[in-house]
Amino acid sequence: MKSEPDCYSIDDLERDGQTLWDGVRNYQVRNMFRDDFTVGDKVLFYHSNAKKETGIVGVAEVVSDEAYVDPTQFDEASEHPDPKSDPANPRWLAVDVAFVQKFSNIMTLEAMKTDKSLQKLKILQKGNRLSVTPVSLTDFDLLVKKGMK
DNA sequence: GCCAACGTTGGC
DNA sequence: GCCAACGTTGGC
Repeated sequence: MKSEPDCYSIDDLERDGQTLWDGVRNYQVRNMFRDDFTVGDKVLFYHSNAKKETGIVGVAEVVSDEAYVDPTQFDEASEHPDPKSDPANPRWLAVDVAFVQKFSNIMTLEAMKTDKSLQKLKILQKGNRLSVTPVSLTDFDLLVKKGMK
């Protein structure tokens, strides 16, 4: 899962313990929240558009039983209100995510690009702009191993 | 700030 | 359904 560290970083998540992952306004990601996310799922936390280092900075975990209505879509004061979303049939969902661990060794985008064993990662594929992408168990384990070195 | 690669919107 | 215009993402 991507987040811009200026907006919400792994340090923010560590401080908060857990957070509502809101503001998703993309149908593919919403569908993943709805259909694929379950409590206990592990998440790689990725810093995008980072001033320092862009890459995977740690691990989080899904802690909501299922995706639920993202309250920010109806909040005019929020970052991404959606006036077209009908409260009787809301468009956008959110999940709760908890802090698990911070990598001692950030897996930078640069390092992942040059690692032959990680080339299947969706995040490395051209044109990928989704803020949430699936990661294979093999890649996940490998990334955690390298990140905690 | 630039720009490639999307995704969304709306006229037809 | 097509497609041009526009908006967004995100690396650099």
